[in-house]
Amino acid sequence: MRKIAESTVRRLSLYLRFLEEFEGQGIETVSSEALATRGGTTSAQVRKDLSFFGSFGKRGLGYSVPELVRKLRDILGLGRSYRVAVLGAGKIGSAMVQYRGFSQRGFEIVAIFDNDPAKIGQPWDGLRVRDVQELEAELAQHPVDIAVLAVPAEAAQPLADRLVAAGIKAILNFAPVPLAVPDHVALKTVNLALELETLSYALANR
Amino acid sequence: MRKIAESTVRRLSLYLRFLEEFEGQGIETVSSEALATRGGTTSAQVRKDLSFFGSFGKRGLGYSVPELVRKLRDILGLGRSYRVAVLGAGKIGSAMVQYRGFSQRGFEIVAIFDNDPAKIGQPWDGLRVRDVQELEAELAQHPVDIAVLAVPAEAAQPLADRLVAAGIKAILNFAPVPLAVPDHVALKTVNLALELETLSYALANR
DNA sequence: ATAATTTTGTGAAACATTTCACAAAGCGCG
DNA sequence: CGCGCTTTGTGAAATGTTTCACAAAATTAT
Repeated sequence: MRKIAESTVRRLSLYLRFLEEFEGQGIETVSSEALATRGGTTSAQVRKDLSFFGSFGKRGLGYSVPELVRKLRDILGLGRSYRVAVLGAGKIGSAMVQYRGFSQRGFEIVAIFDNDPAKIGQPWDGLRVRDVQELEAELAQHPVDIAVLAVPAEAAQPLADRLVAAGIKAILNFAPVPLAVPDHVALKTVNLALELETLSYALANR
Repeated sequence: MRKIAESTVRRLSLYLRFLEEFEGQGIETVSSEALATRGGTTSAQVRKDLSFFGSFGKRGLGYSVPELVRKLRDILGLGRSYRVAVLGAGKIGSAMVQYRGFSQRGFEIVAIFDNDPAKIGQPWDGLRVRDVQELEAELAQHPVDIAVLAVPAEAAQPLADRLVAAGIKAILNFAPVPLAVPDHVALKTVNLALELETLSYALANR
């Protein structure tokens, strides 16, 4: 498949969210203009984004909401559910599990690991915290698709290496370091400190 | 000031982190190539990023680590501290406060608000959770620079409006909706569901 | 049935970001 | 000092993304 810009994929996710909203309100049909207004972009952008994947609209009318929802779920790979393991039973890990938006979208958190003896064994949002030493054994028995890395910076790369060796396919990394993983592993790093710093830059320069 | 791409600002923040690391190791001087390797980019990119703000290096030698640290802190507006209020005493809000990276960089969390009677008044990482009804009164008395919005989607825009009216200058938004704020308010939205969906897209398309 | 109106889909243009490539500058060594 | 080596700073080229603008298609009104 032709390479699609990450910015496009992110907007498609947003469109999907709005379309689901519209669907819930019983709206049958939507124009690129309406979607654009809801999503803070332009109608040309919406049409271009969709055009990379096909032509889903009817000229003069717009897009069928349920049909576009189906197509977008399909494009985004949301037609199935994903097994997710969380590494690091701290606040961020906890926030990830608690967030109901994930299960709604088919991201099922099935295991949580930590290396702190005080946390291992504790109940944790319906799961039990496991010793990270059991990581390989556990993943061998119950493979997961995605790992959420919510551990301190120093621990991130070694753990990423172990996850890759254990056959993980995607990593969402909250540790504030760039990780190196092989090409066949999808990686997304979210660096919260960085987000605040883009704000402080904005405050300093106006 | 000339408009700088957000991608550039983010990389500058990363460079600063690495430089601080180097400084801690007693390294005096660094080349664009060394910084690039550490940050997963290219030396040309590093030099171009810096060149938007001046020329800080010595040809044939590289950059003085302490000097570049100073300059970058200055550019990013990290030479001062910022007062931050957190809205929403849930897991994400909690993760933000707990993260020591923030205070290290001068982001001081000075207040936390919620509307849940069960949470109001509770101690919370050294603060006490306040009723969000007191928001305006509190900000009038003790202004803050940045608000972290960690509330449900429905609550986000109305709260953003109140924050803007109360004179906030920047908002870091974790609610999964695009917010509308006036131009003079800096806004950064972090949508965790979206990050997972870029991963599921990657998993579905390979 | 025809005309007027709406809205898509998409090349082409405009704009933005990254990479290239090299002259200029500084260092170290003999 | 002069030569070779390293590394910066930066225009120019290449690449990537967004916006424009309009023909084509479908709907609605008359």
